[in-house]
Amino acid sequence: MYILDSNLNEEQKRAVYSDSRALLIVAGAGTGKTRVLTTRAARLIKENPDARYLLLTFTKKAAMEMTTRVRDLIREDTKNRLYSGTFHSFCSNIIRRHSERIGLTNDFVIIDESDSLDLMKKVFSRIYSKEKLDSLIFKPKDILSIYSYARNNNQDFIEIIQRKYKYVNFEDIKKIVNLYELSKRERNYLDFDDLLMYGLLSIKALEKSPFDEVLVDEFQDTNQIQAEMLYRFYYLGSRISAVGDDAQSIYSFRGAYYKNMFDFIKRLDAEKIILSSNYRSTQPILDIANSIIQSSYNSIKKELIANVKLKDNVKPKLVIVSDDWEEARYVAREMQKFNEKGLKVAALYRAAYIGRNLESQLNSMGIKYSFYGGQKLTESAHAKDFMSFLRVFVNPKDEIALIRILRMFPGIGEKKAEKIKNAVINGGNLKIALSKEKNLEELNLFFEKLFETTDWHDILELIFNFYKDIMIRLYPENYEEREADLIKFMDMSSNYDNLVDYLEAFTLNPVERVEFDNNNVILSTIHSAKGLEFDVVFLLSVIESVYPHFKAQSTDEIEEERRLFYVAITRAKQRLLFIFPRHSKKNRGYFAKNTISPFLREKDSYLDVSIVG
DNA sequence: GTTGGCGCGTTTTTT
DNA sequence: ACGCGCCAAC
Repeated sequence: MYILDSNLNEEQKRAVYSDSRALLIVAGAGTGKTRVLTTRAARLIKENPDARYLLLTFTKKAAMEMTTRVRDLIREDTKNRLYSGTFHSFCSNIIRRHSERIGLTNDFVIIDESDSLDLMKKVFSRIYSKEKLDSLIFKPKDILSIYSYARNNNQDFIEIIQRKYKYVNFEDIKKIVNLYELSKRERNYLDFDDLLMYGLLSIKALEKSPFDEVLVDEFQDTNQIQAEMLYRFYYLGSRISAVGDDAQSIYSFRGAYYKNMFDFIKRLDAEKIILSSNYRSTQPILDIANSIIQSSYNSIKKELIANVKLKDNVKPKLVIVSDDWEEARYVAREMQKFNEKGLKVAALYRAAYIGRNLESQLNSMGIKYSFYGGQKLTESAHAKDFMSFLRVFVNPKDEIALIRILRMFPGIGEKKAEKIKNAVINGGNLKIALSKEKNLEELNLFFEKLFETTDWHDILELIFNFYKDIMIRLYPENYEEREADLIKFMDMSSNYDNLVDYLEAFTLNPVERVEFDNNNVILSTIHSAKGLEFDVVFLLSVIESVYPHFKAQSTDEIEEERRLFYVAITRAKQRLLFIFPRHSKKNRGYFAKNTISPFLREKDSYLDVSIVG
């Protein structure tokens, strides 16, 4: 037995050294799941230097962090022994390698969610007349999200549609998805779901697993296609070890299926190890967390027990304030006090707009803070504009990108762009189609120059210079900041060997927007705070209609809200403060009376209540 | 018939 | 910060 980490407790050691072919590590919040997974990977590599391992995560950041930790443990490079990456990037890789076997070419372009939506809107306008479009009860976004859910979970799309919309024309809806599929195929696009589906197909085409073991992080967030990939690897000879916490499953609205944790045990007769020794929070914080998740109707039973012993072992506080502005003032003041003591303090909330009052309060007090979550830099309008030029260079028939470019020019709107695009797609060439438009002469000349250029770094340079002037016209208020972003993108190009890899990275490894002004005062949605921890946590607006959110209606949806509430609570290490504003200001200027979140009802014994203002 | 300006609302969003 | 709907202007 290699002593890679002598500080592991008994349950963690069992998880690190188990040799089961299928292993499920149920890791409650703060129980050291990353440590267990990385130590396990390190131990495997050490014991069998010739073996190869695959570590799958949901974010690039997690993959990189774990690789670093494994490398630090074994004090060697992990190259050729541990492949770690996101499900999507792993899929993209295996598809490019096996593309011809599954009927694809390896030069596909990965489109993100907003591209998918653009494409779906095009499909809608091709199928319905303008009047019909306005009267539809389902929107492109609705169809796309249901379709995506169905594909990711092996369910019949039409059946779900029928359940949700009783009186719609199902033939039309079949036509919509068929045309959506066809459009992708014709333009050589793969959307995020295609990556997973074709990834699974590629795995199915293997005769033997290239990996001795597949390790999986955040297993509760996998969908059924991702789980199927793991089962395939198992049947091809891999061991599988998965870490997850069903109580922290908060992404089912995007297709995550936490019941994979139960299925995994049943299907593979997996060994189950529960980690419940918590190294993050004080017992009073865990007590309320346990009591809230206990009422959950189906979860793997585990009671978190604190290992943290502080002299200052205070109960969570429920602070009652008069309204949401008072909430912002109170929290800003208190955050400042804790921050001055050197503590890391966060305000968490259900939806971005709830943090807005606090943000302006902190600004007016001159307190620096960092903002987690929100839109990625690579998803911003100017980033997508920039990328569109590259995409048209790679594939002149890339219609989403082409239309985006055309619409940057005055006098070119939806219809005209569509017309020009059709001329290009239907056999005609780009140059001829563009030469018919007076406002596009400049663009035509630019493309001519672009297509004569071979070095892709020169191409980036050309695009940058051409788009700069357009940007000044499109975004006169803040084009300087946007230009700085583009320079950042240009600099990133040195990390990639070719244009296709560079383009893929834009979609699969989006760049965060945030600059960290102060790592000790943090504003974040609960979703974006998952996996993080803070000395002090303020949970804003613990009112009914937010916890659970009023749009969550079914039992399953409300259970997910409960888990979200649980995730928020278990971020706190020392202090936890729930803020309840008795009134909230509504848009039209009146104050609405609030009731406290049902999740906090009858929890008085766990709380200290105080009234401020 | 189209384009483009303006005001409004906003659940969360790993890829 | 952005998409959407509405409406005036071309």
